[in-house]
Amino acid sequence: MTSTPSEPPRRPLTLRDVSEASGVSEMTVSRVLRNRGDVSERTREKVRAAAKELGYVPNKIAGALASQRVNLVAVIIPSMSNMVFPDVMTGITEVLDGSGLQPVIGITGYRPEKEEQVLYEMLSWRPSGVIIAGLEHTDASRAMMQNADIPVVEIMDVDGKPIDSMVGISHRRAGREMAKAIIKAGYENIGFLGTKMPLDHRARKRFEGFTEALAKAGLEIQDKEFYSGGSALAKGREMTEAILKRSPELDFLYYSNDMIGAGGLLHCLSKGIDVPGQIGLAGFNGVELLQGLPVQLATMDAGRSEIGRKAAEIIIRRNTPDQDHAPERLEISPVIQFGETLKRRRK
Amino acid sequence: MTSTPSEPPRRPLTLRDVSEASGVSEMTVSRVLRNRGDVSERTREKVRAAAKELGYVPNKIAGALASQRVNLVAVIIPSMSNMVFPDVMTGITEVLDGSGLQPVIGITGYRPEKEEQVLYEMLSWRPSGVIIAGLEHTDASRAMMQNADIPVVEIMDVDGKPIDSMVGISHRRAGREMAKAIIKAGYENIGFLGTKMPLDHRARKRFEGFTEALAKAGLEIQDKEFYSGGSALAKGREMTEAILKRSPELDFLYYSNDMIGAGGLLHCLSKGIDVPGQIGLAGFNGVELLQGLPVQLATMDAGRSEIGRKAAEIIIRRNTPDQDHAPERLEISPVIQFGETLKRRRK
DNA sequence: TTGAAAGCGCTAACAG
DNA sequence: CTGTTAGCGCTTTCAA
Repeated sequence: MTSTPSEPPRRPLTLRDVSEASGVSEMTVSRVLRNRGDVSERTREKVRAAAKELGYVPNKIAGALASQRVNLVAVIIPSMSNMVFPDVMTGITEVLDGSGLQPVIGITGYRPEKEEQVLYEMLSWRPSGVIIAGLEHTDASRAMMQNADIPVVEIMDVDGKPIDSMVGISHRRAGREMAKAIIKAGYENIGFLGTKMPLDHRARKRFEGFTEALAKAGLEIQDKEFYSGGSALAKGREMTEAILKRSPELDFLYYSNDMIGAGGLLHCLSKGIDVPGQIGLAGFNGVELLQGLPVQLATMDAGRSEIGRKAAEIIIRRNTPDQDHAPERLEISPVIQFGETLKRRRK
Repeated sequence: MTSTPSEPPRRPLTLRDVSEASGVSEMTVSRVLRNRGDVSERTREKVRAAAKELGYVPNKIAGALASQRVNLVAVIIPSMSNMVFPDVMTGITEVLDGSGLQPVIGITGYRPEKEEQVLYEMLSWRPSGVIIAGLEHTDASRAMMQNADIPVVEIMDVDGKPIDSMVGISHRRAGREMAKAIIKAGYENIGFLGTKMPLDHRARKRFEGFTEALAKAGLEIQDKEFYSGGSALAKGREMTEAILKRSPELDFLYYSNDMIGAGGLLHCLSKGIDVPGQIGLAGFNGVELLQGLPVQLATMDAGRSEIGRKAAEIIIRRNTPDQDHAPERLEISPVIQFGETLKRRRK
């Protein structure tokens, strides 16, 4: 709202205003508005009426300073446009709703300095907890979380040493298991397609686990293709076309995410390539999108919403007095969905 | 972090700690940490060293209470999983970055009561502005925003009366223009497919504009199909199959979003239906995803990131002293992308 | 260039 | 059940 110059600059309403309007002490007004302590029904009514009438919105800044309590939970994630973090957020929100705690989201764009900055900003509001994606942080970020003396839950990944609690899957293991499934199905000439993102540690770990398991079976990746930026679906098509042109002997393509995998699948379908006969495909994440494709892409459900729920539960538990406040480490087991693009090959 | 029982409960660091560690008054420490006022280089050094050494993170709660200034901007959107709001967020973040203001995101799930609750929660932190999706709010929400006396920018939609500023497109007009383009291309038996979401006002307005323009040309929608929940892509396939089975005479399908449109397109392709010869298709939003499809779906780019940028600019301007603080109303013009699914038909 | 005092709006703790 | 007092940790304001 813009005030016309003549209006006196409106002073935000305070407890005192409600107190005066209702003829009840500030303290009692505060009690009513927070549902704390015993207040007679008559008084409550009066106070609530006055507060509503005036349109009073409490000042949590002052409240938080006085009570040393903040009902905010900092959630720090790399990206929103990812299909994966929205699911995590849904899980977090589900659990936090009704707990009195409120998630506040910060985005890092996969950049450690930005993460540090967002973290600093959020910690300066003294939240009741931090949920943060990944185990890799700058020393400064790590130190801040250590010193904050609030519950910290690192999510998505369990391959590393957490600051406090963690909930996630082992991406190394995920990569290994997918490799084993592919080998078991009889594929031998395997290509890898992924993002050119050195800072996406989870993708990197899956790749490492994948190659490791192949090596154990005496195999290695025949060809690779990486992309950055642009529409993942389109990139998936392009990369698939490119890699198959370059290495026609490939009989399996492992994609680092479902979106490029879907692009690859669409490419194969449009070229009339026999999937999974001539070539098998698999992605990663288990995104809902896949259900809409004409053929079900093999993938691995990373349990995203469960991760969100568990993380939120830990934060709540750690904020409950008289509870065990030990760090919790929780490994979720991802589940391979074979779909129709990863099937035993006839020799 | 969990303290072992023997550790004394750590008291969060305060300015005073830095003051004592550096031998400089609290006030001067505060000046250094905020880069305010003149402080000798020597003193600055000392203070910064002490702060870093201790790992001091300022308490913004106390700072905000004292200064009556909060660098937070409340951003209230219905959903994250939508493909549309991430783009808006990107625009907002781009502009806010480096302005000293920080976006804080709240999610309403398209539910007015939830919006009210999120708004109340956020306003109680006295942010420097509100960016909120849509023009439809409960009376209580509206009143809160009126009374907050901070800049409020309603985004996405301009068909209605804003509380203060607004930036968006006219969805009614968007619907009308798509109808005109379809008619002009020679299609006559038009079907509509959309979400069963009475609270998605923008989708509703597009539908209204669409039918209105058809009516003006003496046409009306021949058949409709609605969905809720599930994978939009999959629903697009299913609905398209259903509507074409029921009404084989249809020669155009207008989808209320690109995701179901893409599903419809995939269905048609897999059935060997001639698009756009036998049947034309169009979606809405201009999402990046479309670029990966084998055929380019007609759509309308709603200028999402521009909306985000403009909204953020307004918030910044309104927080700059000595600027014109009049409400701003900005209509973005959406652009039809004809793709390959909306083309003049040969008679 | 630095410091001291006052107080932001609320709640913890205690008294009645 | 209700009220009083004393801060929470900073910044504003004023004085040195």
